[in-house]
Amino acid sequence: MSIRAAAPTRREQILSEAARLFAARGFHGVGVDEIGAAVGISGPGLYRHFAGKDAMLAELLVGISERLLTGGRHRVAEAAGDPGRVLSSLIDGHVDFALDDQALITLHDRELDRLREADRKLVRQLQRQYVELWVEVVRELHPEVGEAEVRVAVHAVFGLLNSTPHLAALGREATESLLRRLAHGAFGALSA
Amino acid sequence: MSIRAAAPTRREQILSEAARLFAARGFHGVGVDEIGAAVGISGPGLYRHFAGKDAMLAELLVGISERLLTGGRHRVAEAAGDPGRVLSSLIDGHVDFALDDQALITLHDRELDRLREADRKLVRQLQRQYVELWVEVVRELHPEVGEAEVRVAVHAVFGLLNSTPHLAALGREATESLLRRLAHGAFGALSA
DNA sequence: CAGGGCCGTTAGCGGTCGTTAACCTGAGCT
DNA sequence: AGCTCAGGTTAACGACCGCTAACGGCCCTG
Repeated sequence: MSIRAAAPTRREQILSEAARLFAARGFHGVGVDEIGAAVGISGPGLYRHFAGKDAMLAELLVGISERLLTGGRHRVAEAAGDPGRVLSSLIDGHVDFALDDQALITLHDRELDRLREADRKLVRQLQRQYVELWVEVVRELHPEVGEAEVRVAVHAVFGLLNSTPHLAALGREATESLLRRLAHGAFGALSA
Repeated sequence: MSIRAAAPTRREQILSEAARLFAARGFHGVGVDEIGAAVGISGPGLYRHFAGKDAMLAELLVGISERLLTGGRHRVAEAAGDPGRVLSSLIDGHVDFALDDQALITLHDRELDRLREADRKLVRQLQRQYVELWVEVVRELHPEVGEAEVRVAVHAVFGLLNSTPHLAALGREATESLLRRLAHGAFGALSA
């Protein structure tokens, strides 16, 4: 067996290219032929791997939401009992994610409404649980701030961290460090 | 002549409804029939007012960008010489805008690529000038921070302020005040 | 009251898009 | 060697969509 990561399966190739294209031109703006061409097959060939175009988007969005939530839970458990460290870890994780998977971040809040009812509900539920991780730890750090306010602040910081797609070049590490500082600064202003 | 604001023209009605629909379902996801129906006429009737669907989006995006830039310049001139007050004023203005025109804010960074080359260039140029207003004043307040870093921070704070569309209810004034504090907090972390 | 814009209407055209159908091919197993 | 099946191919269908054509009513003006 190889030491290197396994070669991506055809399914994974398709998902990766679809994410890129959806992020660039919007779900409705990309045709199946184009997605097929991006992985070297023709449009209808995709139907050997996915039930339809919708299914690709659904799998992408559910996948992101699950990865975010799982990662978040891991970090919360790891630093449990130290809210400051938990928040830092959540921020670090989200920054990494935003910088590694810009296309997915873009899709995540842009194309949710294109999903079938059932998938949309699932994604929203996962998102809600992820937000809840943040809200809980921020509330521990700022007990005097109301829950609704904290929830808004968390969403706002997501907006800040997810701004990644429109960033000028600055080098990976510098950008990471800057985004972390900005996020901490925003939360710090909660109890000023 | 009436004291009340003039009734919106048909053109303005169309633009307003188109903005709402584009924001909700994406440019490609909305048909002209639907836009027409939203103002009480049928699809092709729109062509008495606009050259095409693209023209509506173009007018919306150029309009937003111009209003942001004009408002920003006004505020810069008004408080010239006091960078702290200028930044606060820019933040206030942007918060008001984001809360008043959520649909436009959404379109502004989501559907830019659907424009014809010429319009897209114009919008980008206006956006760049607006960003520059912010970058200049933030640099005055944090002279030790590099320009690239400041530019990233400004974009990130835009992301924070523009997160408005996914906000839980909290009352207009409370939301305004919170967003302002968060933005100031983020910028404050620039030279920590 | 005649005439001409303004602002609608409906019908329909041309193109695109997601999806299905029918067929093909090469690798692997028996 | 022959069967199976995963994973492609091209052709074509049906729906939809942006837009134009052709037409009509209403209001304002001379």
